[in-house]
Amino acid sequence: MQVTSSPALFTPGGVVTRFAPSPTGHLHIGGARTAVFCWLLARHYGGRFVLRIEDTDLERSRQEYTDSILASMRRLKLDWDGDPIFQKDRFAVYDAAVERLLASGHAYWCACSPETVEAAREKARSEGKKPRYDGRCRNLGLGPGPGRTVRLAAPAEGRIEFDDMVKGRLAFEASELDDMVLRRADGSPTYNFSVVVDDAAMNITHVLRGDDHVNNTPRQILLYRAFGAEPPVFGHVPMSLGPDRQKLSKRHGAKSVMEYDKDGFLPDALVNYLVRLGWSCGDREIFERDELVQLFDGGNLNRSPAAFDPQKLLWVNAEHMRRNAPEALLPELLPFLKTDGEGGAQAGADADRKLVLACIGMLQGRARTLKDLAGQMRPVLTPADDLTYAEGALESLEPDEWTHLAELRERLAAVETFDRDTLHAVVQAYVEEKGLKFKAVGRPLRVALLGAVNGPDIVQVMQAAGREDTAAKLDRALKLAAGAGRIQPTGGLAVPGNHG
RNA sequence: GUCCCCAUCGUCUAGACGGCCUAGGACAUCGGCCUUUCACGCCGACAACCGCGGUUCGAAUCCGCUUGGGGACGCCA
Repeated sequence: MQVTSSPALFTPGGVVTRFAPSPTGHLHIGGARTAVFCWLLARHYGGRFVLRIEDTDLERSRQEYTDSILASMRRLKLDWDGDPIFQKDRFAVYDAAVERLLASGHAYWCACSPETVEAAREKARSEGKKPRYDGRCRNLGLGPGPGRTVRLAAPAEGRIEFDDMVKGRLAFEASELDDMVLRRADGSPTYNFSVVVDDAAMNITHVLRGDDHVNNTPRQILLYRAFGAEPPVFGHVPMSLGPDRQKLSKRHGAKSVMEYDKDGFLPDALVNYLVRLGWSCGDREIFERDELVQLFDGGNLNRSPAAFDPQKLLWVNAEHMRRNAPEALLPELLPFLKTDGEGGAQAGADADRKLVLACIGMLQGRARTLKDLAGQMRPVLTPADDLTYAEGALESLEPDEWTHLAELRERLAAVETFDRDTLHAVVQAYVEEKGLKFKAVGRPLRVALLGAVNGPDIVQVMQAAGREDTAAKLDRALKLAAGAGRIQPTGGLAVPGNHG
């Protein structure tokens, strides 16, 4: 079920969208998806994308979260136009707006305490009616005073209708709505009020937001009417659910964008995955960023909630990993090479650039995340003396395998050019000469060079590591084996560096 | 309770005009092939139109109801 966008709704170049998070937590995956949709819509139509921080709740808003949200947006490369707007800097604007509504008779002062209002609500609830404020102060002609709020004088009847970009035509009865508070007793503006004032002031043309805001929309439309302003186009994207099909939230294990960053996910992959949650383009799954901008026109948005699937995210990430050039992956990978393990520490140095790029090229198709890739690169980048072996790997090698290793060590040391073809020829010749299967030598070589029985093409590994490093790693393995008495120093085995 | 929304494989989804759908793709799962191990890749399998009525020559597609799920009912955002 979907609604195809009607081009008539859009004025090319005139589209202005916004993302308006409140800094009461990190940007999690659900919020990020909304941000992606808003950003894409603006970019597709060559319009503007505004970032507004809704920090009117002084109690819960924290600078740390604002910073984190901004960092997440940058990390996802969702660039916004102009400076971020902070609502707490705009209280004067909201005050002035309240005054206008008061003056035009669209709002009034209310002296009811939160307790009275709650009691009235409770009463309505118990009578099976919609809990709403009864408007008792509406015609009292009250003025400002301590503890007093300003409420909207909402119409008692009529229908409020609008065409939702994703849901189609929606209608609400005015009688369902009550006289909402616009200005709190402490003078701060309420959410619905500040949103409308700002969206109008910033000429927002398209409000794309979570489904949990549909019920706010008729209230906001009422406010636009009170101001005599034209409402924007609204679009409510379905909620994203956790794998457990519960609404995605912090306490339901919704991870933040920054956590995925730490886990080694590529920004483009995250954006790709997120946008496919509730949007589709035929059978396509993998999109580059610019393709998304080109393809996403606000249509084809799904109406039903979508569950987040970590496994598919992993797959999308793997796809992006392999599509990138090693040079493009390198800067993303650096932090993971640096923090993980001792051996990879100098990997970022210029001297190692070629080696690192070769490793990326060799391994990028095998890794699902940057973290994963860095882990797979580590044994290759680690000097022989620091190489660690997987539990039981050395011990698992048979005497014959050690023999092959010792022999191969000599033959490999003797090759003229240390390139893939030559190395392969040497190993292949040995295998045929002895009437072996390749795996008879592949396994011990992998253990010696990678510290594990599994890994990429071992000839490629040798070439990437280079002549010295390969020799050093073979020597070390042999030495350890001799030390543990797994190979007899006799039998004509030349084990360099072995002192018996 | 009241209001709003949603409903295709386990998951993300395709499915403009109802017939091309014995429902397609992708992730996951399970087989097999490839192979130098693992991974990749390739091939294949499993697997869905919530139910009931109606409209129609014909419905996953339109209408109604039921059921199930979600959301909202704050001087939070």
